[in-house]
Amino acid sequence: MELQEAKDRFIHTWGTLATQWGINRTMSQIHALLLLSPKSLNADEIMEELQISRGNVNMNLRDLMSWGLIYKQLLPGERKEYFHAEKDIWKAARQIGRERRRRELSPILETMEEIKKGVSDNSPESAEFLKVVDDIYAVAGFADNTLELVTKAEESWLTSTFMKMFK
Amino acid sequence: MELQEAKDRFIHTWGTLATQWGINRTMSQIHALLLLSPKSLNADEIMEELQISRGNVNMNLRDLMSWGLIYKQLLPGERKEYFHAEKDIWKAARQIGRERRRRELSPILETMEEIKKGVSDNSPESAEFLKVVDDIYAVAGFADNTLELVTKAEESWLTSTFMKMFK
DNA sequence: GAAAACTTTCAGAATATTTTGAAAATTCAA
DNA sequence: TTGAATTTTCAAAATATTCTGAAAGTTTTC
Repeated sequence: MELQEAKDRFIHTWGTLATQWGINRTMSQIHALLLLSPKSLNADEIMEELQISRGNVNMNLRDLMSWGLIYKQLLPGERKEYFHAEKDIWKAARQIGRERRRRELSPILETMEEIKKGVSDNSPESAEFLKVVDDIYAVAGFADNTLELVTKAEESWLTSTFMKMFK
Repeated sequence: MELQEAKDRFIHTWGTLATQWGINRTMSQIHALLLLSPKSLNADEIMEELQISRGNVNMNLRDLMSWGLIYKQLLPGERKEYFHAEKDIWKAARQIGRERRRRELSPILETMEEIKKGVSDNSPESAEFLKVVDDIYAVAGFADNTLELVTKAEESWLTSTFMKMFK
């Protein structure tokens, strides 16, 4: 297999996998492209490489920055903005964990708390309902704590101490 | 707040949150409805409650069964099929973890392995590319192991031993 | 084995999301 | 300033996903 072919396959596959867990295909492909690119790329280069429109590139670059997965770079003597990915994959993974906590788990925890507050009577039916809400709260909290633990850990710690737990 | 109102809010919110992490809204709402329902429900009751079509109900019930989150039940003397949710939320959460490993992490691991195999030459460019692929493989493997650990654990163990790690 | 009761399928409709591309806004050099 | 270079926005188009409802399929009863 040609190296370029393998890279293209990687970029393509990455985009496909992403859609499966609710992430925009183009965003993943841009991320993959930047992950593999030794040098920073500008919007035109990304447009050309992935054959997508300027607006699409712009929007997804901003999205990727909001996830903390890529950085904007201003090259001396260049007007255009250049972008490069966080190359430390462990760091990137921790960043994704952090964002998913914030975007997915926090809303669950908040909503469950609000719903709990709203149910004031103490009928058996209410108790039963509150049990479900409480349980979901506990599970979400557990997931949140686990992710926090993992995302705050250093890679070195993860690959040594924590990994031993899986033997 | 009326109890029914709280339940409706729960079902509605659950559906909205789900879309945020790539899960069908109706599927989540059916799941929420069954979670809160003390008795098993049949397709007609779900249609009525959530105001959705028969086809939609049927498809999402099957989907929920494939996730192992609900069960089909045949009530004596009844022709219709009834459905009820796994009420042990910890068990349900472990089930989701198991499925996500299978559906999301396994494909990443497989793809990265295949891509690695495909790159045979040992130029510096290939080495650089393989580094990225290897790193992603390692991170996905770590996530897979962590999820395996957590999904195989018993609730009692989770809430006691493992939880202490977060103090 | 025929009819009734129920479930499943699936083509087309409805809805939601993503993408485009051109216009508007911004930035920067002269 | 001006205007060329660049980025951002956003309405409309393209695409993808979800939902409907009626027809086809299946199961059960008589």
